[in-house]
Amino acid sequence: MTKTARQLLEWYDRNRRQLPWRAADGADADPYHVWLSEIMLQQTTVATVKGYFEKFLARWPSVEALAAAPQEDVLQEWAGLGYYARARNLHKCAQTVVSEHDGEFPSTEEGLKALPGIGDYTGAAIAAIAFGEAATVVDGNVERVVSRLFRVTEALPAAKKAIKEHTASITPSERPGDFAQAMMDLGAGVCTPKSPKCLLCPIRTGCAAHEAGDMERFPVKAPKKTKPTRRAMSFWLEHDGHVLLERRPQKGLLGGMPGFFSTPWEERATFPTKEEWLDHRPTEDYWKPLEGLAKHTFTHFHLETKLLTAKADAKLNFENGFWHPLAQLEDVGLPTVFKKIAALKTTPQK
DNA sequence: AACTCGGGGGG
DNA sequence: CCCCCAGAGTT
Repeated sequence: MTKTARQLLEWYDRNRRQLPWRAADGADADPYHVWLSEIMLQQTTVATVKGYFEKFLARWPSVEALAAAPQEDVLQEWAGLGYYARARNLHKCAQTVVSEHDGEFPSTEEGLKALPGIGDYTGAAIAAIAFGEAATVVDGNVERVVSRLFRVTEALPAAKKAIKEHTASITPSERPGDFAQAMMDLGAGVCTPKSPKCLLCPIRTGCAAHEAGDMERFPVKAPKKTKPTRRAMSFWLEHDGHVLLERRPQKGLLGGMPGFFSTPWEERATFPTKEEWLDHRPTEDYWKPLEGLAKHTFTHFHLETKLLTAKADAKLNFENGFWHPLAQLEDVGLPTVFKKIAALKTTPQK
């Protein structure tokens, strides 16, 4: 074991955080818990995940229970957490583990990575944390810690290969799961993107960037593109205490989630004119524009939408559409963008 | 290698 | 406003 790994593990033993998915000191980690938490933690902060993890575990205590659930129920519980492909793959993965692996998760990085939703990071993390394999675990925290430790001047994402090799060079064969979690805890609390707390760092003596005094330069990243703005009109159709919702297609943005019918979300400088939105309205009822504007930002674009409302004569059936009781709108599991759009109707605008 | 895919919190 | 976050899958 390298000196760096030993110092880090000693620090971890003194500063270990208790997290809902983390086994009690000395106990074995439950692969189902580790897997569920790691999927939720992809691009998502610990604070955000905690509540969702508890809810999922209470509703589906085992991988068998999760596999047996309807996809709609899983998406409903996932609503608000984002990156909904994770929820679809989570469900698929559970079903695969039950049907093809007798309900037991594969115990190797290679076997895990063959499952839906488990990639380089998650496969290595589960193998190390739940099964003690000395896999090389690299997430955003580790990229930052290692790029500083070795002062990697190459920019991401090209630097990923070098960073992984450096990480492998300090990953111990003993306690690899604790080592991985220690690296991530260090990145989250000490080796932070801005104003890193180097005085508290257990491995600062071996840190090349700390030696040079330019820690915040790392990791070097490629410049990012500016986000365009898309604009659309959304449709709120009401009948007899119900509102019309759309079940979105499985592929693409917000796949499988409920939402409102709308004009296409297109990059444009102005909102669709009446002439334009007439072609996209779900019914020929009398549609009236509402005050207010809903704004939401996705990973690669901004969205602005206004709302049109109408009362339907009858509860018609819609392709990919369903009527949902207004009183239970909170329970359907709307993605955040549609909650904002609904608020234009349900809460008075100025 | 570049792009798609959410949402929230911190500076 | 910008940044980042226990990234994966597709093209």
